[in-house]
Amino acid sequence: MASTPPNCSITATTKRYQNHPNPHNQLKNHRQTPTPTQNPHQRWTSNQRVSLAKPPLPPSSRNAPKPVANTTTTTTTHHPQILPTFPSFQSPKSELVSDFPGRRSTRFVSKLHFGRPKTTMGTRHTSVAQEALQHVIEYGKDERAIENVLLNFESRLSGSDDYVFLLRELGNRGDSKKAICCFEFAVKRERKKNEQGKLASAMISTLGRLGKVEMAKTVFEAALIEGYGNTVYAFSALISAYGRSGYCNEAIKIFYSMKDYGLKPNLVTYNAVIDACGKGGVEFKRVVEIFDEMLRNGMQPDRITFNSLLAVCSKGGLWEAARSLSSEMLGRFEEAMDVCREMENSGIRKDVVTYNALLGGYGKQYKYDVVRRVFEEMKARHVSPNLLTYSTLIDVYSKGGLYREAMDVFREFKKAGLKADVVLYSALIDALCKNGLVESAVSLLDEMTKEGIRPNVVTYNSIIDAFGRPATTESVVDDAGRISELQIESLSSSVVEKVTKSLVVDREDNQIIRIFGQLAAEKADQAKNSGGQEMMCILGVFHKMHELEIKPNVVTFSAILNACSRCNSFEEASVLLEELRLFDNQVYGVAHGLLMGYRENVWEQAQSLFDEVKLMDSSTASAFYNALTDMLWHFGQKRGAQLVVLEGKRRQVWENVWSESCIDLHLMSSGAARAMLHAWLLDVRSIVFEGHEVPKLLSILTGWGKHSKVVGDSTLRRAIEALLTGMGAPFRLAKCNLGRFISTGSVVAAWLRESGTLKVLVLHDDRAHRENLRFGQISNFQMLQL
DNA sequence: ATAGGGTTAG
Repeated sequence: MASTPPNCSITATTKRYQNHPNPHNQLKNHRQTPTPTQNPHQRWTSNQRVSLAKPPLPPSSRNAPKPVANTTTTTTTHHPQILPTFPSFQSPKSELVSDFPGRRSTRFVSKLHFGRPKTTMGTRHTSVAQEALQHVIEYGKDERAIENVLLNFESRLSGSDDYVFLLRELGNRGDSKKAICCFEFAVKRERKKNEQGKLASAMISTLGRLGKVEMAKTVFEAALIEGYGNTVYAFSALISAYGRSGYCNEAIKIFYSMKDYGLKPNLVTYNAVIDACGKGGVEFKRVVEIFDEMLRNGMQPDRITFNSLLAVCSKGGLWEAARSLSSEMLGRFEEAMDVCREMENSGIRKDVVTYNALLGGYGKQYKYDVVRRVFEEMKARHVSPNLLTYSTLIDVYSKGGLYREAMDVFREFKKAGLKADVVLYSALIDALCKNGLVESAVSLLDEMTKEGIRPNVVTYNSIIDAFGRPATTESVVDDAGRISELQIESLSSSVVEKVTKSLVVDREDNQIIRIFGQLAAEKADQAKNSGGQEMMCILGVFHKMHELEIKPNVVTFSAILNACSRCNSFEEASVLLEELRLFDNQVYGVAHGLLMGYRENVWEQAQSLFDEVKLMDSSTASAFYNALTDMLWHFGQKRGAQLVVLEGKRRQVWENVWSESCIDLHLMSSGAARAMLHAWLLDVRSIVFEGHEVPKLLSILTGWGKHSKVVGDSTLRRAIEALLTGMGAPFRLAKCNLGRFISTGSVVAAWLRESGTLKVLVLHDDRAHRENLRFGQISNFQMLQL
């Protein structure tokens, strides 16, 4: 990066944002949880120098209240209204997880809010309903006010159709609270069960679209109890709500529970459950079982069924494709072909959704020739590409480094008279970021804002993640499963000419086209991110996010922690985190505290953070632990890193990390894996010293990089190899499996008994705060407790 | 009354 983005300043932040923790709650919630120094297993301490005994807050943060001493409760304004009849609505806990109230991936969240609103065009509402809507929006500032508005309109509104319109429209505006109020108002006044049922299904569906799955469930259950929820509509709506939020198993459970209620799933129900399976990553084979059941029950699948099935085949990103490598990937291809064939046999023509799914699916599998062919076929069959088609193609081509193709698609997109939206811009911005063109990415961000397109958290996460990251030299797996470097197309002189012309013709378009040209020509080197220097720009970007009221999420946090690991120095990282505490003291206070070695002071706060992370799905949670641990490890806080991974292990963030004979590190970052390996070896050592038998064969699994975005990347394996070698540990790479280090138990036991081994196994923090040092030298007994 | 598609991290 040659210059700083707008609003970029280290000390510009004087405002305090939110969420200083409530120490009383922490004490209440975590009284049983020992702090590291209270736990006898963890009593060893560093005898290294104490350094950087800085005060808790820097001078630039003087205006902010002291985080730990602050006793204000967390914000109440964000909490949904607790409604008398729906007492179990969940309240968001903190900034980090307020969008993630349960076990689901962030993948679902950004799509939820204003994604695809259910249209109320052509519904049977009256013009009075329109008017009432305006009044509710304008004057319904609280429950009482909404009720008053509705009372005024009550006599003129005609039945549930009008109320369904109201709550749907309020839902489309993201206002689940108002929607619920209308629902309650309407359902109380309705006498007919089937009309109440209509209201309930619409309410469940609306909440599902907003990602408020807990509320949807509450409405559903209340409706069952009140006797108007026992309908195929309500069940289908709830299945869909679960699916959208990634609760696939719950969706399936609800689906199978229908017969206990004497209900028969219909086409819509099957479509909803198949869709939920696709979103939840259920195996194709399993979904086909449901599909077959549907056929057995005499249901005729329609295009939505087939499109949902297709989504099952083409789900996942590069990571998925990489994981399955050759055999499975070609399997996916076959599955998609089967679905298309079956679809044609049923006399259903592919529509734009089908084609979009195919383009995205083949694109993710790097089958660019097939992508081209499918796109041609689509147009030949007069299925008009839409915004999503172009967006998919531009993303697919950009990710593959085929910038000239991406540029051509973008031109065609403009020619079709379509207008870019936040997703398309975000895809472009991410492509730039991945190529180290953060500056161009930021200017595109500016451009979209000027065009009135509001960036979202995804847009910002891409940019934050890019700081300090060198441009990726991506490699891909081709159809035969071979790994090869991507070809960056060079720019022909005619293209240069076109680009130059478009510069004159259309200022607005040329920005994107020029950037594509730049990428294609690889002329961007001088503008590319040089890495590490402008970390503090993250503060400016973060500040801007807050100004725009875009809530950071756990991906933001992981991106920032990873960026910290790329800081040039410990000091730079600590200043960055310290400054970020002004935005969210809980999240960044923990990271900063652990980095500084204020272990005892931050551990309780860390526990409540871990509690919140525990609410997320396992891959999101492990990404968080990986990022935090890597950062600590990187800056020499190895004992702190180990505490974090052991906490993650205790909380089962990674399933079955270790047994006596085997440790599985393949889902961990290199820092997390190394910290974990030390702990495991100490555990094996204690088995030896307690006189117990060690298993005949000991294994350390690292995988071979299939979980890395870069296929075949063996960073983890190499880090572990270097660690083992450095310690003199007698593990060797297994001949038959490149992702596995093995040794016989007896050889390892002998090594563990050596006098010098303990010293290399025990980790220390480079920087330990004085509070952690009062226990002095660790005893042998304590060591055995490991 | 109930059902489908595109962007970030891992």
